[in-house]
Amino acid sequence: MQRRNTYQRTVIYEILRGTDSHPTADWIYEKVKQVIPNISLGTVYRNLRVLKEEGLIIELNDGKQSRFDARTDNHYHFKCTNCERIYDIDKENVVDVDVSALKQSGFSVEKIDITFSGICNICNVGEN
Amino acid sequence: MQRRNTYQRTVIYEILRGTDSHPTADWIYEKVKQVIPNISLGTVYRNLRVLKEEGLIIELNDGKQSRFDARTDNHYHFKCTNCERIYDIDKENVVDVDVSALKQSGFSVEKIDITFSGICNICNVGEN
DNA sequence: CTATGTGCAAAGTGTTTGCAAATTT
DNA sequence: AAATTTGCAAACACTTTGCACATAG
Repeated sequence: MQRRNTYQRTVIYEILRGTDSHPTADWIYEKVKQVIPNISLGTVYRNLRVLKEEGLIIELNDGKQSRFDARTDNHYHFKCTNCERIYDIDKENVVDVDVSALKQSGFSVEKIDITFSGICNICNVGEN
Repeated sequence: MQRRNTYQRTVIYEILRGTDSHPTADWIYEKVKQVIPNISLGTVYRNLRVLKEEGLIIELNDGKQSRFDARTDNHYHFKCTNCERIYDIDKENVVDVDVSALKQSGFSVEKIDITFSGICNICNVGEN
């Protein structure tokens, strides 16, 4: 299937690139509506799937909702159990993963997803 | 709220303890029906929530479905992208996580969830 | 021109809930 | 006896889809 460059898809992608808040489809829908008032939620979902297939965004599993992230390099996440914010965590200096034991058992590791949870710096200082 | 020991809850818990397949609520429902034919799916969901609240089981986020696990000690998971099986991975000798950088930024880490994905040993050998 | 994408509304999927009857303590 | 739990069905929240029209290439 050969893809077209639609205005809707461009706007959705740009909105996602402009935030680091790991938004839900619905949040994105509300934002896009400010630019394209008559866009439909179905179009947002369809384009998020396309962007994901093209590797331009990733999808995060957060409970029953999906969240989306235009940052596609390998990084981890921290979810605050108080304010529910999701933070990006650079992999450097945080996690040292040794998958040799898995390899020896015959498992090929392609991806490592890590989610930390706890209380974020904002909530710890009591500003939330 | 003070809890009662119902037959339904006991059966659900024992079924979950008897598998390491990280089943969905629906899979558990089908299994419980073999013992309690007229149990309802709502009861399964309610009891899974209770068991989770009591810390007897944990809930895993796997796409849009929840999966459940009676193993509550700290361990990680491997999901095969071919057969969709989910394996338990002992934390020892696999991952060395250093959260001091997070602590210094004011984040309190309470939990670390890690999911590896790739091809499992069974699929790699071509038996699936 | 034609295949791809859109808006809309309806349908789908997994989970939760209100209620009257049943059960545990 | 009193409070919790159950079965049932309806309601829910999020996501997907069928269709006729619109649009990009």
